Amino acid sequence: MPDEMNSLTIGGLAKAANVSVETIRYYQRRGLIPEPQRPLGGIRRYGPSDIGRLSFVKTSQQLGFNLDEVSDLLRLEDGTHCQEASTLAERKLHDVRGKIEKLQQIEALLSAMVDRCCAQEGNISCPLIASLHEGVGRKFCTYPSQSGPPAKPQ
Amino acid sequence: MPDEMNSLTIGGLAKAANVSVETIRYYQRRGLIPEPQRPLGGIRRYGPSDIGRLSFVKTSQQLGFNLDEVSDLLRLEDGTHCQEASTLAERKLHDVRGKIEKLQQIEALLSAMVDRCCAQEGNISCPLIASLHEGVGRKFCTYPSQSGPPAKPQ
DNA sequence: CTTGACTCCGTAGTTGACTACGGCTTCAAG
DNA sequence: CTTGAAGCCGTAGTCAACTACGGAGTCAAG
Repeated sequence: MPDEMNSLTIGGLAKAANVSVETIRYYQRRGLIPEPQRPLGGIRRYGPSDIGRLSFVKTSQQLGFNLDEVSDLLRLEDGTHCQEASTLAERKLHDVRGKIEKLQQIEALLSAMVDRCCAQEGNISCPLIASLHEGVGRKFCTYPSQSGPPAKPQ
Repeated sequence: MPDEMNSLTIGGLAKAANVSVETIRYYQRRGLIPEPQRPLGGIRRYGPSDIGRLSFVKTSQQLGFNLDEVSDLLRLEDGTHCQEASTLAERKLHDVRGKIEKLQQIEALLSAMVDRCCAQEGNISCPLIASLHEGVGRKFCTYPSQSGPPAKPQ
């Protein structure tokens, strides 16, 4: 059953799933996708299920899961761990909402700054720069409690 | 003028600005903040203007500028380049809005998935996992055109 | 005058997700 | 039968923004 139509080489799979060959090999090393047996020291063949697995990984990534979390998800893949999967997803949902909130505050501040800046073009002192000096950050998000890295909004 | 009350050691500055000593030294190496002369092979002293500069950097970072961009901003710091500063900020604003949009789509999908999942607890097949298999990604954001890294929603 | 915290400095390591390289083997086309 | 693209494999490099380390020097308190 899992070997039906396994006709793709790694290059073909890469094209089909729109990732690079190196990425596939990297995922194999990390155990995210299986390495099919290679016949007589020959070349491995891949099928639709591998495309599916790759797209699972990529979709999960787009939803903000990192590769470790995708691993977790894949271990729950048989569908019998609904509760765990949903817990993971809920945690992610919470993270995502936090990020949105932070970005919206940033957006408000940036756009206010841009507006003020444009309003006074040609002025000697730039209000945008001034805002940056005022430490806008404190208004919506104090600096990280210790000396850890800042909350990276990237 | 710039030397008034320069009483802080690097450790004190670090505490005052809520960053680590190593971070300050790193910023100095990158030219983001100045290195005061050290008297007779002694210990450097820092003042309020250094705290200000650090907070400028941190605030800018929180608004989504990376350290190279913060450098640019700092070069415009005299306030006479309002136009350039505002262009930079507008570009950032655009980025931020893009990120918000993407995250909101992710949020909608995740929350729909969680809802469906909870609704059928105990079911044999988990709809959340099923969604991941369907390649949800395509609905809101096709895979990156080439084989580059995915759009990281972090 | 000793002790111990702190500074200085350069270099190296970390994290996450790849990307690149180089040497070798395999395979399909001509 | 040759040729050249593609696959295999392990290792090393990339990027950003730090973080850690180690050895030497400095300074204030006791």
